[in-house]
Amino acid sequence: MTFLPVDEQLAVLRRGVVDLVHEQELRERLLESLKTGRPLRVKLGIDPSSPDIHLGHTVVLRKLRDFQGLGHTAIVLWGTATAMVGDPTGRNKTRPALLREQVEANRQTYRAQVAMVLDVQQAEERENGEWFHKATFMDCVALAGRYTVAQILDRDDFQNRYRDNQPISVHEFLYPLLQGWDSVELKADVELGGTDQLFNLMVGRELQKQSGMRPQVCMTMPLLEGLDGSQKMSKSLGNYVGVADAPGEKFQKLLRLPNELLGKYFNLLTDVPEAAVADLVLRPLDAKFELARHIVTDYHGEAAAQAARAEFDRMHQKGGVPDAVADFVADAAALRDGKLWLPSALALAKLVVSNSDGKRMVQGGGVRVGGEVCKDANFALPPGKHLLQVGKSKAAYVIVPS
RNA sequence: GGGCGGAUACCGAAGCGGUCAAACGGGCCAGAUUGUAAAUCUGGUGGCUCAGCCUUCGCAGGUUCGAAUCCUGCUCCGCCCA
Repeated sequence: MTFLPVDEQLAVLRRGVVDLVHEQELRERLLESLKTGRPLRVKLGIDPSSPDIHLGHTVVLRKLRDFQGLGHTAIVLWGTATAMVGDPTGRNKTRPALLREQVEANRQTYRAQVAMVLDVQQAEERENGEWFHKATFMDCVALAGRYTVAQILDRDDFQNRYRDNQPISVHEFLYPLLQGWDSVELKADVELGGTDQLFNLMVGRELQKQSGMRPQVCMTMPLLEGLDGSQKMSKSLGNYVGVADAPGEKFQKLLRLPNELLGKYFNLLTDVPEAAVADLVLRPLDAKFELARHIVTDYHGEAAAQAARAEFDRMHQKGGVPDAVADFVADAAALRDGKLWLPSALALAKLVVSNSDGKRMVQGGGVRVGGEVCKDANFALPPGKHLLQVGKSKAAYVIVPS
């Protein structure tokens, strides 16, 4: 294996990084691998605690890909054991425990989505169940003995919870130790994580040191704010762009991004040079289209990106219709006098959540039938095929049988 | 184990016997404006073909013509004492 000169590698690796403990050590290791031809072992732990990943997760995955692209070994560590414990990071209460089957199922979907960013074939895939599922209780006690309560309590989230008299379960105390132990097992040279993971990464460093190994380099990436512009991207907050989202969906969501976040998104989610980003951001709208194009191209190819752009343009002209519009055939039982009540049609087509919601929507002027705004809540659709639209992006064809 | 306080819609938070489908704020949805977004303004935000009716205020009962509001028991949470 031949590597690029150390400084060139560092230039790539440093992009976007928040914490780097320590850069000097990373430099030394890169130099060493350059001499010996041995790639660095770069670890990223992923707990499959939910079924989907989003662009927020990809920030760190892309960094892992950077290492991979430079010829180093990307280690994807599936936290099949740690997912069952639950990472207390940033939590103000205990996570519900996951069952082994759920974790396994999540891993399958995660894996497919991770593969959209990373070359999984080239990566070393491991799971910490390999060692933790067969460890004994006494092993666990021994591991626990390597850290003091004061050291663990050093963490803000524990400290806050302790001070606020919130419960902290003993197993939560153990989580950082488990994650740290993975680094010992994997002989990691570098571990990646979000900024919130710094403590956990440092525990790995400490445990390696205690085990007589050279301590790993810890590298953290920023947490990505979601589309609302303030909170961390998360599925439950609904401010996310999913890796599994359709191209058009990704495109439209990204166009809704607050301008202030453009630079950050470019730097963390694309390879556009930072200088070019600074330039682009001066024209927010163009930049936004460019961002969406880059990201959709990454995941779905150029053709998909072009189609998404064309669709977006069309939808934002009056009466524009999205590309993929579902057909819905109304059941004869839903008809009154051979016609279908508009609010009910909207509900059946899932454009609104209920008849009442549909009625309100019609009255509020947010509904178009065949491209024309209809404000009559009593309107009923005659037999035939009708295009129904709610707002700018929701549309469906409803077929009323005769 | 004992004493006290709390549980209201997506979230926060009013209400403390009728006028409550429940103030207010946030969020979200839609409209205006902007070739995006932000900001601003407007409307909406339990269900039902719907000037009416039905189901909601931790759970289960009870008192009352009438309960989110009063009583009893239960569950969960917090505080204080042991």
